[in-house]
Amino acid sequence: MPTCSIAATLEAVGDRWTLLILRDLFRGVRRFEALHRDLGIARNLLTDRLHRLVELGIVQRVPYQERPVRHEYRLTPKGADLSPALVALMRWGDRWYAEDGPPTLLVHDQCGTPLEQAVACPSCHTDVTPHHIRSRPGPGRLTEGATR
Amino acid sequence: MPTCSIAATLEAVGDRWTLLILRDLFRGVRRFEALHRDLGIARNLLTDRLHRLVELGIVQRVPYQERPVRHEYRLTPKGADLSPALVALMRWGDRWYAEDGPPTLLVHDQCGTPLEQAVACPSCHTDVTPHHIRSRPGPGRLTEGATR
DNA sequence: GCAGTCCGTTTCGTTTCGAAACGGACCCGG
DNA sequence: CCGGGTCCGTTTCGAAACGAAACGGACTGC
Repeated sequence: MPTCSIAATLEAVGDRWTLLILRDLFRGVRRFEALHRDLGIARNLLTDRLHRLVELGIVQRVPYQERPVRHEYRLTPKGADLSPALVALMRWGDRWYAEDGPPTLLVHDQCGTPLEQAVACPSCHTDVTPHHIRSRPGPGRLTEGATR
Repeated sequence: MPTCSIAATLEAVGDRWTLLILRDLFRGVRRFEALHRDLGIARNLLTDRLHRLVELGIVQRVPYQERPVRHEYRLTPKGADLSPALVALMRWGDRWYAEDGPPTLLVHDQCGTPLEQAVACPSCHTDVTPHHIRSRPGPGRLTEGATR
């Protein structure tokens, strides 16, 4: 258990494929064969990553048919909670690599408006730019080591 | 250039070390030796990752002394713009791996209040849960392929 | 019986990684 | 001037991870 939550997160989902698998799960691609086709990931790696995600409680393996029993992979609440992180990664890609505009827009299901993501100060009622973010040791800090 | 901004982002910074290096740069750890010590990364990999980040325009190599010329590594605006992504990754780690509370708090520099991060709908003036996020093809979509 | 689908596992050559040694440019104290 | 000490890399080499492809097993449908 690293002393830094970023490190903890990356230890769980921080390899070349895992976040892409999770992206697909968010998109509704849930089956082994579909993930394999869509991502181009080697089958043995896909097996491995899915098992790992299940062990970590990020993904759930649920049967979608009997005879033969076949399973699909679904996000648990813990997995669904990665949504903001994927949104943030996507927005950065949008800003720096999408010359023709974002390939995908995230919109509010009730009104269709494109969504925004921001860091905000609940007491000042304002958005906070990276420049105005400071970090402080929190309650979970043992001793040494800084973080972010 | 992948058709998905998440894939584009991960192609740039999505390996085991790069995001940790960037985290350290945010924290003000800027020198080769310091990064090496703090991260425990192999020296050859650190060299490689830093060069790569410079090539990508995420990091800048600036001299901090002559005789001998020594450089430190600083975030460019493109690099600093990864802040929301690191914040999101950190918050997930906080929520799921920090039993004793977050090891690090992000606070507003002006008032010291711990910050929040949310996805919001600008027209409804509300926060939006992952459940209410839909994705749509955006202007940068060529043909095929979905995303998130 | 034979093809087709779906989900894995095994195999094996290639790439990447990690630890440690090496080297070069300097400063400093003796 | 010589032997550390610092800082930043590069080289080397065995271990680990990856990727492509073949294989196998449990079905369905013709």
